[in-house]
Amino acid sequence: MARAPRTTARKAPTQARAQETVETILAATARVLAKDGYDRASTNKVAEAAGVSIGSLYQYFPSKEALVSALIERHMSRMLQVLTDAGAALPLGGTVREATRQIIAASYAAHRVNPRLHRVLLEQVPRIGTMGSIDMFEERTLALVEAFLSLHASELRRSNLKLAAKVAVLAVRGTTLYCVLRSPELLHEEEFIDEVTDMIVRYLAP
Amino acid sequence: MARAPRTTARKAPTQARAQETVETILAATARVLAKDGYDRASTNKVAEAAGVSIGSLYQYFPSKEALVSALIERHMSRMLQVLTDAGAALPLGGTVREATRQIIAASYAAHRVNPRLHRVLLEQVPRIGTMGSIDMFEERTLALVEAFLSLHASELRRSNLKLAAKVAVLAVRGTTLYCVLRSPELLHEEEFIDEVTDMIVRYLAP
DNA sequence: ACAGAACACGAGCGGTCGCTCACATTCTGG
DNA sequence: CCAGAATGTGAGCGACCGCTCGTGTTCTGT
Repeated sequence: MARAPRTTARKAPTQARAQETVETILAATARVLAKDGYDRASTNKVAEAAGVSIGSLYQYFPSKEALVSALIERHMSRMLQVLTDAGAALPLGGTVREATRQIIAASYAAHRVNPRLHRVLLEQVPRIGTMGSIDMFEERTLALVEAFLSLHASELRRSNLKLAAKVAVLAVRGTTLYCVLRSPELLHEEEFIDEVTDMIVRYLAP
Repeated sequence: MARAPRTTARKAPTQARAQETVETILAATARVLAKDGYDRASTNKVAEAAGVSIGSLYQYFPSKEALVSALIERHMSRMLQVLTDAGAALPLGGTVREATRQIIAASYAAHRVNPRLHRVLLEQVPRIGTMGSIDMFEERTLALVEAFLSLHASELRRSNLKLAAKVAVLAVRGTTLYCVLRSPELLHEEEFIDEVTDMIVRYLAP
């Protein structure tokens, strides 16, 4: 009867030296993952790429899964931070079009944090236990949009706001997903973001 | 110097008995893939699940990758068939809304072929060489939509039809992707398809 | 200065993996 | 009916995997 592997950190590093080791290991994890994919990315390879012994790696990450989870966690929390900041900076006075554009731009900005890593995580990493942080991002986005819609309900024509929020979020997500997977430079194209904004605004307009 | 592994079939089965073996192996591949994911899905497990010896498996599929590739190929060609049939059945006389709705419904129908398998392929299988069949599906969809848009150009307001086609396809894809990954039953909801259609029609309307 | 904690090391264990090959069985054409 | 092609078998090889553990090194508090 095999127990489920640990996913939490084994030991918290206290000295600066150890912090650096952990950073180095995580960075190497991202590199090896990008190069080899999840299953060919052995912990030994990661340790070697980090210039660290395999024993040191297991001192801080109790399993391969925990290692990758930590990387995902860190990346998603950074993306979420970008989204949250942009959400908090939403002016209450603007037009619906301006606000919509800002929310969409925020999502694009979040995906600009590290598109190459994000792509690798999407393409190469099978769904592990702690993919919860990815769901979290989606949930926050949806919540943000729902709040926005009910705030401007009078200026919109939707009866079913929940459904509209879901469809709008999924549509935008379709475009960001494409950018991340196939065309990262598109994440910077204002014209593209304008086009997507236009679609959503028309969808929500009375 | 290791050669790249073969991805094509090793031998074409001629007897009915062998055809059945191949079918059994592919079906078992889908099952094991769904249960264990790509890297934990060993060829030995697949052979055992198929009730076939490991040697027989390697008689028809020269590598693990070729095995999974064949499964993907088959699945995508079925999905593509559904899309193509629906595309061919498009009446030329209808309204833009009706035609749009039919194209979107066709995409949903294609994703209804085997959502569970499709999900597993999306979630578990790292991007292998022969993911080309998936790109093929996307390209065909885009081509279909572009043809549709230029045919009805006079009834639409878009200046940049290529860009509009791309954005529309990506938006719809965002919704189908969500259905496949999180909520397969939504693929059957006419109301949901109506909502998505509404978004696209508004986006394309003058 | 020095004891003990924190950190880093890497050979190697037990196991699984993808895959081969020598052989047995079944089918097909003449 | 039978020769040989097609099909099916499974023990086992070499490689690599995730991970442990006994040991050496560096840091910290006193």
